[in-house]
Amino acid sequence: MSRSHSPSIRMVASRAGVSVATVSNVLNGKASVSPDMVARVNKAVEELGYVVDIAASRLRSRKSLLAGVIVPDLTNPMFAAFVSTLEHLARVDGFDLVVVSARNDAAEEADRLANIRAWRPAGLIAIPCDGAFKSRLPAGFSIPTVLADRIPDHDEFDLVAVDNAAAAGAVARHLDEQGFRNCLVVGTRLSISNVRERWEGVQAAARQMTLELLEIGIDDPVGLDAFERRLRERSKPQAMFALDHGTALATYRIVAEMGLKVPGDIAFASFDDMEWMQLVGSGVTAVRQPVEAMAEKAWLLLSRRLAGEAGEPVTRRLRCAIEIRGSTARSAVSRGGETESLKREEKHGNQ
Amino acid sequence: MSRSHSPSIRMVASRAGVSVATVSNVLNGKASVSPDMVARVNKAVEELGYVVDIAASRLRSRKSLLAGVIVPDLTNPMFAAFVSTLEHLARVDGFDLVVVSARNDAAEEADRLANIRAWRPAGLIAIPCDGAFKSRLPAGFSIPTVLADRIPDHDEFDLVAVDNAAAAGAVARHLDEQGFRNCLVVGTRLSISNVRERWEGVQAAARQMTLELLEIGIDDPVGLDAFERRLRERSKPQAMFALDHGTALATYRIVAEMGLKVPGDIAFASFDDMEWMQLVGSGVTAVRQPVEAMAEKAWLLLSRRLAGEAGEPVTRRLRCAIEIRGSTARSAVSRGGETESLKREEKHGNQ
DNA sequence: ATGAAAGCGCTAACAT
DNA sequence: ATGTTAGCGCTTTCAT
Repeated sequence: MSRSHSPSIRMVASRAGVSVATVSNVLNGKASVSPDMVARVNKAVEELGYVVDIAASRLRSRKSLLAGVIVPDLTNPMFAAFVSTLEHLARVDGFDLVVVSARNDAAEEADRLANIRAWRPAGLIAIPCDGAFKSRLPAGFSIPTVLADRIPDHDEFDLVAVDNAAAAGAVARHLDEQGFRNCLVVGTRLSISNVRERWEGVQAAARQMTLELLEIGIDDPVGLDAFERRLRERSKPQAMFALDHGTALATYRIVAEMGLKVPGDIAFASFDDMEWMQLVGSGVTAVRQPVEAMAEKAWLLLSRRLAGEAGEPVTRRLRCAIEIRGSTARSAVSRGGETESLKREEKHGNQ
Repeated sequence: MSRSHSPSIRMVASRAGVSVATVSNVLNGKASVSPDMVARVNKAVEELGYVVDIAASRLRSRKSLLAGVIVPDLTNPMFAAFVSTLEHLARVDGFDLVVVSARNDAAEEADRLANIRAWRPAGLIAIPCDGAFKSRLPAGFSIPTVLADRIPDHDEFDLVAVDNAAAAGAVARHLDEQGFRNCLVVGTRLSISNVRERWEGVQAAARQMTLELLEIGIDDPVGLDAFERRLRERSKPQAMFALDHGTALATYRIVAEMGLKVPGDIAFASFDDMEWMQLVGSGVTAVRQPVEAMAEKAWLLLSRRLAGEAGEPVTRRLRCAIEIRGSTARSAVSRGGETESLKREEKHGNQ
């Protein structure tokens, strides 16, 4: 079945003609070892291609350089970037990461959460599927945890997220100032804090503009269908605001299928700035989220807890930037392919 | 530092008033245990929130339900989808995955490869950074391994990839038939097998069309600069073919910045079909790769090896589909926003 | 400076 | 059917 085992510390010891304790000391730079021993041990390690067994090491030393990461969906570019950044930071600090995806399924999240404990990670960084995160934690859960991006309905963990309401409000204000009189806001589900906060931000910021909300779920054919019917059967809104990447994609596709011109027939803005948004038509106005900064903050918060820092859970809000592009231009002279892009930093948020 | 330890099997045993062996037997469904014992053990497990320590379990049983996965870059949507699919398949088979990214860096790949061994995974699935994969394997590497997507300069491992040459050739033939007389082919580096094979496929298939190749690297400002100079300083090609997602994005951006109309001024095709390619202009003609199928095949191949299947390394090539869209239309009546999409399955490849 | 030996949490032999 | 015990690979006292 499995081929010859990997070399153990004992094989290294016998090859180097020393005790296993000495090998361990050399490997971990502990205690005082004579240069001669160090050389012999390193030679044996080299020749055998020895690598320590992390599991055995942790078992005995009772200290783990492992952190768990759970995200709702690895194929979401936002989360992929988050994990990628995290992975790099972790490595720099000597940590390994066990990464799991809940695949947008609360039940699967609960399952993974239970499973991840089997690895005895020192800490956990989680982007919850929805607000009911706590209810999916296994009984007796006691791993130092930092939540990111989505906010649960309780506050027992450190938390880092973006300033959704302020950024979404800035977009709404922009649309308002451009003179659009009504706006269809499209999100997945209000049970996701990001969507809820963005919607609330829009409501608080809109002045002249009347608002309408549509929840279409995540990759849900029924939701998409309702969306399309809404656009076809009732009077078209002057503007649309998609509250995340998935809905932005869906919205743009429907708009294209209906043959509507952006911004000539309808204006369009998105929360989440993806690369393609600079390329379509005259560009899509979008909120750019500081994903890397969020990952850095999350890792920092976790590091502190692992270093023993006590105290109440903290919440950090990160500021977003708004990219104003052609899709929300007031006068609709669509000069195909040309990008009139004007970058504006909105100042808002605490942090 | 770390809070109260997670409960051990001994605590479960004492709480249930049984021996640790019985607890282990209940947990693993081994041997014969009376219903009474099962109930008592499960109750104690529940109350304590006990989860087995995978590391200790593997240490003793000498069998590991862990597989390693290494990809060049997690933020590449192709690889993210690959990992996500893999993760699901692994879970179904009871496996955990330790996922690492090389961040497009050969040195980092070597580092991760060495590090991943510390986990003693039963098997490994790797998408190599480039052809010199073998040179980055640690001495004494003996983990059953399946390579995917990119082909190394040796053949000691099972391998699954797409039929690059055939698919790229089909695109070249299409461009040729559309009447374009010259084509600028843009790739990252020929040292990546995908790029090389696609370029060879194009060369083999083009008839009337003259070809020119440009290697621009991965996120390399110098390469981008050279690319832009090429377009500005010499006569524009009638068509361009980007050999992967990154170069497609770069190409499309430069085209937009130069104010060129697609396909009016220049035709454009891409290897890798991303969601936005249906949305820009009249759509981008693209090769759609079977990423999920590739992940499935890779997992299947690995499973077989883990089950003890011997024999020579096998290579599997998966067929791609071509999506013909407006960006390669012969007559350039660019009706902004309207998508004239015509799906065509190209039959080619073995497997 | 080096080594012998105990023991981390668990499973697999082997008793009973 | 259940319990006792050895030992997986490692680190850490504690002797020497």
